[in-house]
Amino acid sequence: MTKPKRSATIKDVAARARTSAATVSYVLNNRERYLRPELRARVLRAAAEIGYVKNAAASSMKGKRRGILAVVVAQFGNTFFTRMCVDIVSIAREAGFVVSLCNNDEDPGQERVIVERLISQRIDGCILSPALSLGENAELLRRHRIPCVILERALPDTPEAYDFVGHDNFQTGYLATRHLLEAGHRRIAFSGWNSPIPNVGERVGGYRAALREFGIPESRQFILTSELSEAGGYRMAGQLLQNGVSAIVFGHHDTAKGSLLYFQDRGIRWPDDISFVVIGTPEWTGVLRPRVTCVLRPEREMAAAAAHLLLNRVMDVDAPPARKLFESTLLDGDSVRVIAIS
Amino acid sequence: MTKPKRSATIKDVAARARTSAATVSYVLNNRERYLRPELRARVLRAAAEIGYVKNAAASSMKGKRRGILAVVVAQFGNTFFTRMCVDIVSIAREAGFVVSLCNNDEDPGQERVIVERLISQRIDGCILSPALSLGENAELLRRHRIPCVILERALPDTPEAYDFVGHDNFQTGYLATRHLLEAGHRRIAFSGWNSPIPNVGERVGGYRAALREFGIPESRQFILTSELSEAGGYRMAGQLLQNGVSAIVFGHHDTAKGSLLYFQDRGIRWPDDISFVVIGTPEWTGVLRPRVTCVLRPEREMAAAAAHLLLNRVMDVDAPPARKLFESTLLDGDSVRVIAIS
DNA sequence: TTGAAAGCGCTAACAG
DNA sequence: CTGTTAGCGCTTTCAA
Repeated sequence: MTKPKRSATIKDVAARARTSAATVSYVLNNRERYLRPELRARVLRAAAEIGYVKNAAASSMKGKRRGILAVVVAQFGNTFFTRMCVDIVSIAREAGFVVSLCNNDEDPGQERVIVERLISQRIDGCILSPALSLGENAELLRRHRIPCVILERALPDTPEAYDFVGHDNFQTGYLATRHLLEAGHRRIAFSGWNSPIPNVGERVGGYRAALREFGIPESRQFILTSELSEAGGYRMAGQLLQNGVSAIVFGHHDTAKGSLLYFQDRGIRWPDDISFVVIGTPEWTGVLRPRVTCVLRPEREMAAAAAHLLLNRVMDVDAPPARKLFESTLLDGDSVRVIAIS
Repeated sequence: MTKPKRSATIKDVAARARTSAATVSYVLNNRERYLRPELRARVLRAAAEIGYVKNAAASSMKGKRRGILAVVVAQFGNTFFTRMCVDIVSIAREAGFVVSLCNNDEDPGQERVIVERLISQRIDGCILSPALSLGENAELLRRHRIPCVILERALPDTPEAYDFVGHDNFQTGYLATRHLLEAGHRRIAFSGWNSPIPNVGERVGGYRAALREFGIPESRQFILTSELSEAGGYRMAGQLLQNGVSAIVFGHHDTAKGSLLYFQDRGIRWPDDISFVVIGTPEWTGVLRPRVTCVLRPEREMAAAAAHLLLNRVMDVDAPPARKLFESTLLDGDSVRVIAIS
């Protein structure tokens, strides 16, 4: 086979099959039109022989879909997002789309650049976890009539205008805390990310509600946050132990990691010396013994919901904006000591 | 601002600036052509006012670049690949490209579908880790003149035709084994993935070479492989201990994870009861104490090399196919006991 | 100093 | 039954 200087076009196929471009288009797209079977076969053969592959860009200029979706996440390396991306990509593939994955790195400026580039590509739809939960880039997509599903980070303004898929952060915090309370703990801390996004605050809200339910007064000393880093977790662990807590809700797995390192370095054993529940299920929770008790956020469901919601929008299914909130579940482990209750 | 039914085009801008589409194109692309500053400003203003964003698809039809690259990896969830993807995406972004990330899931059939879709999108270039190291999909890309860099998985046939970026698996296996030998170990096992790709075999080759160098006869009982799973690692750990090894080279982190669970479940402590080196640096190695000794594969360098190689090709830099092999480095930990040597 | 027009590859209305 | 043609949005040559 000789190498062509440029990719084969519909005209090349037409020439080879001794017919017209229109006919080739009809055949290749299986559109309703009666054609002599012989002609149809000839076209198919010609296309195969020269290795014709349709140019999706040209096709899109006639109002067809581009066949490209995008997912913009805030922390690409975070397993929570990575796993959702894997699922979304796979669902999109089934539906015939390729997915452009982008990382805004929690930076609205970068996100702006990314979104403009996506608009320039005239992608068919976008799943977006807005950096800092800001809405202007989503607005940009909407102005260009690109369907957009907000994932995980709710927008503060005009939330009702967008499809939204997330998990119930309040319930997540509540679930973790309640588990510790039911095990008999009373001096329970919350430690997490001092994030500008509302998610963390909602988890703390759940934590507070659980305490209240059990009639435990909350203490300012028991709620600690830091930047999102192992070092921050390490620091907070020391502080909390000093403050005399018996159990901790780790609001974010990145800081939790640092805290567990602190425990191990100081010979503090779980669940004997300290009890805890980790919100999130990063890979490392699976390699520790005793087993870590975690709260599993509904990653698979969220990914599936976001993908299907977007695909429906892209396929012109008309529906009012949906808001899907999923609940977290507790993955029992051995990092919580059950205290005998008198 | 009223919502337009369709995205603004160059003509809309022209109309608003009371000039022609050609002029708008010249202005917006900063092409060499003298224009009255006043006109230029008018065009810019008009474009901004109606929120014009160039349609890259249309632009590409005039022979311009599409602005899309693709990365096809074999195991999207594997941190080794995930981290490289993050870096590649970020380098590509700097250069003005969006990146379509795809997951072939070790399945050449899926890969075929993906590659055809990418060709259909007329992407500008592709970084490919071929499933099972098969070459036909790379060949497909080449037939469509899409620049292609092979990453991590070397192709058995026609390897010299492609740019290739990888790490030296032989050296990686050698490095790990030598570290154990130098610590005084003599009963050293290799345990890993029973993979169809050559990478694993090369690591075993390095293992063997190191043993030979130290005059240690190799034992068949000391080389174990299994499917890529925690359960496989768990099984192999038991078997190796039974075979009386004092140290293990873990050829793949996924099976290593299972083995470490086995150790913990049985109260086998490292480095006292067993020594090991893990090839790879998944997240979980950072949370274990005593610290795990790992071999760091040159992920960042590989990602950067692959990205830049591809960008050069895309930018029409003409060069003979390059083959870049990077070396791994040892990250010292505390999972290797130093045996006093008489 | 600027505009008109051709044409990239494809689809679909329309005309045989 | 099948082919001709217009036109999607853009770039660039050519003409004015």
